[in-house]
Amino acid sequence: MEERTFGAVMQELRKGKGLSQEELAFRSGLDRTYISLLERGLRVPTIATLFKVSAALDIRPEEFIARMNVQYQNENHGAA
Amino acid sequence: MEERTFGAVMQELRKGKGLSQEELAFRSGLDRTYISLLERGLRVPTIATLFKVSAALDIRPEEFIARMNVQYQNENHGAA
DNA sequence: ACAAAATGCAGACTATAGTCCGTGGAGTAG
DNA sequence: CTACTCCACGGACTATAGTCTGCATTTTGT
Repeated sequence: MEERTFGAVMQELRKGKGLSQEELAFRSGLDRTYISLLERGLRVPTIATLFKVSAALDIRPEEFIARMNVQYQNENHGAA
Repeated sequence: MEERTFGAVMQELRKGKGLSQEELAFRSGLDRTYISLLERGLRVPTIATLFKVSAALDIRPEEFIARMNVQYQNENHGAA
């Protein structure tokens, strides 16, 4: 199974726009080293950060989320 | 302008399914009091929590996000 | 009125998101 | 070789997400 994390999606979008991590950091108002942490999957952002990064990359947050497929999903949500 | 926060969307979906905060907490693997905090807008969840809550409410995370409209968005994302 | 369920809320706590400063290494260009 | 850009990475730190216990209040149902 593919593991498309937040960081992977972000990196792809960032490179697609020809931005450096530092430029993305500036645009999103986040720290340069934190962008690096996100891309390497070492941090899980809040949705506030999702919105900031999405805005900086000119993509709708829901579209950003739609591009990921991860298994944060819980074990226990079987029957209604 | 309407302010549709994460918590507002969550509460609407939760009530729509006839769940108590405690039941939602159990399904999502989160704390009951934290669910309460989220609904009152006193906490901003990580995307990991978004995925958990979404799973517990049988909705796709991107659909969940699409239902909100908030102004976390940054000041500086003008021109390309 | 009464009981029970559901929620608000406070305090104290642990885990982790996010910042800041600096360094070293890889790649590119003069 | 030198200079510059970009990024990985560490350490130390601050802010806040998320837990746990317990109690008061509200709500729901009989």
